[in-house]
Amino acid sequence: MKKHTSKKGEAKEPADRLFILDRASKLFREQGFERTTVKQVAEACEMLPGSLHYRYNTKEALLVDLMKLAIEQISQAVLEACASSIDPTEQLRASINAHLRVLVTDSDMVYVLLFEWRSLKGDARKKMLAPRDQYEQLWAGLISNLVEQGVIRDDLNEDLLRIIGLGALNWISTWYKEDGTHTLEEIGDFIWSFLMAGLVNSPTQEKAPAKKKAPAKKKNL
Amino acid sequence: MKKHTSKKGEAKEPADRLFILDRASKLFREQGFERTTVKQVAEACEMLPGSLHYRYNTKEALLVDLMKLAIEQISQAVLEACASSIDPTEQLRASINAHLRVLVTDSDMVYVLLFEWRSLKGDARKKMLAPRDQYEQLWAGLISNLVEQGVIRDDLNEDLLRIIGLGALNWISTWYKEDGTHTLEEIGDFIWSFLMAGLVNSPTQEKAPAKKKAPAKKKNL
DNA sequence: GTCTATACTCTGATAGAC
DNA sequence: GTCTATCAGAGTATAGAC
Repeated sequence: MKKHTSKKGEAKEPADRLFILDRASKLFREQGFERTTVKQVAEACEMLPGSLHYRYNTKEALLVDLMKLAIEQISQAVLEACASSIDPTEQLRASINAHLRVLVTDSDMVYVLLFEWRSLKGDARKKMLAPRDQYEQLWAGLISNLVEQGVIRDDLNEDLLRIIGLGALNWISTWYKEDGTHTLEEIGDFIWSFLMAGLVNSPTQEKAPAKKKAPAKKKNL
Repeated sequence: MKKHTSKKGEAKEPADRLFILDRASKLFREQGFERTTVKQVAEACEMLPGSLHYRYNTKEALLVDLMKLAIEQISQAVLEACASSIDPTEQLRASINAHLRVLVTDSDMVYVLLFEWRSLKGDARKKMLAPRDQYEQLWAGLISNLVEQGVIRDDLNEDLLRIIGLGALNWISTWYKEDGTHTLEEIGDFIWSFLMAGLVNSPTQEKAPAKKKAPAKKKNL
């Protein structure tokens, strides 16, 4: 029953798009993309399957459009976080919290983006690779800055650091509950301070002083 | 056509169980549980849907049995890793690599266990909580040891450390490819040495010396 | 743009012969 | 234990009136 909200004919981006993608992503997050039926999506949008089909010819087209918007959302959130300070250390802290907040709390779309990648077939998936890499580049630049400014050790593989770090953030969305013992920002700051201060209890440590050192063959890890 | 391999009537744990769960988990990993049909599973097991139904009355029963075995597998792998040394630092290193290896390389079941949790309905899920917590306890003990022995700072929240750390490991299974630039053990050692040596570039650092310190209200993170 | 009605396929599960 | 045969329901997508 939702009326089309375009005015004066300039219906380039109907407000319905956001509405539909929002309701759909909520279902996809709760039930998974495969288990959710187009009928359910239509119902959640207060329309009938036939009407939804007018906007999206296939179920997958809906998912693709959803993911496109999701990447825009999370990219914007991190960009804003970076813009909040000129100190790269603080930029990192703000970005960690922004990524977490968008993924866990603010946007079901971003959650779906990360967890329903498998449901994208070959063609649709390829089209999402570029935007995805673009987002990764935001983080690559952030880390690169920290290395250049001497905050982070320069003998660490920055790609591994980025990928593994983002993975740690992503997984949090699988267990975090709003009513838990920690706020989301506490968790983000935990990770950040953990990164900044390290884990071990030796204030005068060297680089890798553990008693039984791992096989020393690797050099650029 | 796979013959039943029980001998002398003691068919408590037919070898077919492993065979079926193995083939099924491979499909579930590649396509997801929901997208995979019982027909496909039967085919992969070289039998017909009717025969598979003799072993598992429902599709979900198959998933539950699969997950039970998966928890046993990953628990055993970490237990063995812990048994490989009496040094808790080395135990940590071995456990990280064991978790990674089982999840990424050795067992599709473990992957399914971690990524198809959503497909478990209320009742089946509850039954899996106890074994899952049991596995978490292995890691809790490991970390607890490291704190007691003074290796890890004692002002860190051990639960958060464990959950976030395991999450970082889990996510690796979403992107790691065998033919990548790093072996799995290199990645595991990267994480371990990262944990042991810290990230920042200040050899004489204090606990949390970053310029712009995060809001200092939290105390037990 | 939204509705009604439906085509066509696939799915999980069952029944019963062998 | 495995097979053949099949059911009842659900799924996506379509056609065409309004």
